[in-house]
Amino acid sequence: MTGTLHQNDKHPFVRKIESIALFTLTDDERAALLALPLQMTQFEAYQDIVREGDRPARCFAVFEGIACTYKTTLGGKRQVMAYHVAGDIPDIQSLHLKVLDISIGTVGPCRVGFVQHDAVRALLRAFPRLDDVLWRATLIDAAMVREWMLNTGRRDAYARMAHLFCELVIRLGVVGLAPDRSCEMPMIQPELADALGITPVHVNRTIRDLKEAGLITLRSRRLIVHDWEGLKAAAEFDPAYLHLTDPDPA
Amino acid sequence: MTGTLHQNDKHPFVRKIESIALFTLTDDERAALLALPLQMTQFEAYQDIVREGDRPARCFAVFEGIACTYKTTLGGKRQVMAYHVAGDIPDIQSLHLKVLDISIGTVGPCRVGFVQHDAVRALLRAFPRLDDVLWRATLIDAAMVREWMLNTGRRDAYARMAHLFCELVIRLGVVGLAPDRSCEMPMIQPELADALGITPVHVNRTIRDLKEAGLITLRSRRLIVHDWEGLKAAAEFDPAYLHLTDPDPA
DNA sequence: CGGCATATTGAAAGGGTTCAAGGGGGGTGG
DNA sequence: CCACCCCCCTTGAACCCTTTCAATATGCCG
Repeated sequence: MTGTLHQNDKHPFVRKIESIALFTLTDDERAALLALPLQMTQFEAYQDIVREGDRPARCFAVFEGIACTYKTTLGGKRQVMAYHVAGDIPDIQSLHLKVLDISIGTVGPCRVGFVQHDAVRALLRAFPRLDDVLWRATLIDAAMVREWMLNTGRRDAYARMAHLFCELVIRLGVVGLAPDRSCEMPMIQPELADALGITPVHVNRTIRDLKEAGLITLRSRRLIVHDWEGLKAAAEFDPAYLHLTDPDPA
Repeated sequence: MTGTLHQNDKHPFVRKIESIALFTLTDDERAALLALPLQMTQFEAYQDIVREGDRPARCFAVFEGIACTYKTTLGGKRQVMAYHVAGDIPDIQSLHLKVLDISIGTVGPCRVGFVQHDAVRALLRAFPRLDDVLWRATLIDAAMVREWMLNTGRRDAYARMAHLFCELVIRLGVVGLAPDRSCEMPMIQPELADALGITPVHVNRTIRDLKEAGLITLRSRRLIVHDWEGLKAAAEFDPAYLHLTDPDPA
């Protein structure tokens, strides 16, 4: 996004940071980021990475696959409130808030890298400009939840679903995973139901409607958008809330 | 909350900060907070303080009354996603994100104090520990939105309404505005509808049900909780997400 | 070629909406 | 001090989006 292309830009960490920062990273800053000691871990589908109530001493970044933030009702009903793609650091908040108010789990298979809080704190002390970038990343995550809130509160199932697909295609596009507005989409229908606040059965019918409207194809975990403008219109989608430098990266 | 009682603790700013900080403020820190140059402004009910798309050069704190964060659909439907009470600083995010993705308006009459970003930045540079407090305040705001999201997505109107009342009573309790679990509640029914993602008519019927269950009284903008345990149970309310030091301050 | 998870569809029920009309309550002016 | 009026609240009835329950189909993997 910003700056010139070094080969290290392939690193999701750096890619994400550069897409958010309001300045170009110095070589030192980039090197320090890449030097963070990571404990890479592979998760299977539908495993929790961290859980509500945890008091983590580390946070993690997604390298491959998709994770989701969710909360559950005492009655066991689940609400997904964000998806996390390569480069995202979903629980930076644990740096400042001791106990987690959310759980983060995988959707499909997922590779993540854990970093000790101490290492992050040392990095931020050494490179204060990165602190601002983390702020921005966190605030953008919060903005996304707010847009989801508007979505669940004030749009019908059809528009909600369309909105989710729009966001996904855009965000995966940022990290190069949605060429031609088509992407891998590991979520099964009950999973989408939890994200949209509707039932699995209704997810099915809504997807059918979107297909019949000629907006998308969805088969074998692959989403293809046929009519981007139509999908955006159905969703009333405006990417402003994503705070992107390039609002249409696919 | 934390620390001993100085007379300055009456200042909502300080009160809120102390309820969030993990340490006791030094006299210098407290003095610096109180020395922030404020431009006090009185708003009437249903006015916007800031609007989506704005690029503010200042942020503001609520001193009296209640404000709310909301977004609107292109079709004009409104979703309220947070209420702000005395001591809250709803738009600190504008320090880091140039353009606002939300609007913040008043509910009843409301007195707020504006502070220039530069003044805040200078304060944080001089007292780095306060930076951590602001982080925590912001993250707690985000946690509240997530709980609201669970609420809207996965609970029925009855539980949602109960949950909102629980949160209000607790949060107003923190700043001393809900003795005996009773408080002023300036929101009219259509306003509550926008916060819960339902229609005004249904708000009315839901309030009636809560009254008939003997949980609350609500008349002339005054909410009285008769059966706190019952209300919490109806809402499945767990105050953990508020990250309070005292989880039951009313 | 099973077998199990996921997707699909039908029919009936329900929570919430919509439209429409009637009933307070409190502030203002006479 | 009372009357009037403007909001706001309250209630009824029909409708609709979404849920629920239940059954069938499809696809993938060993």
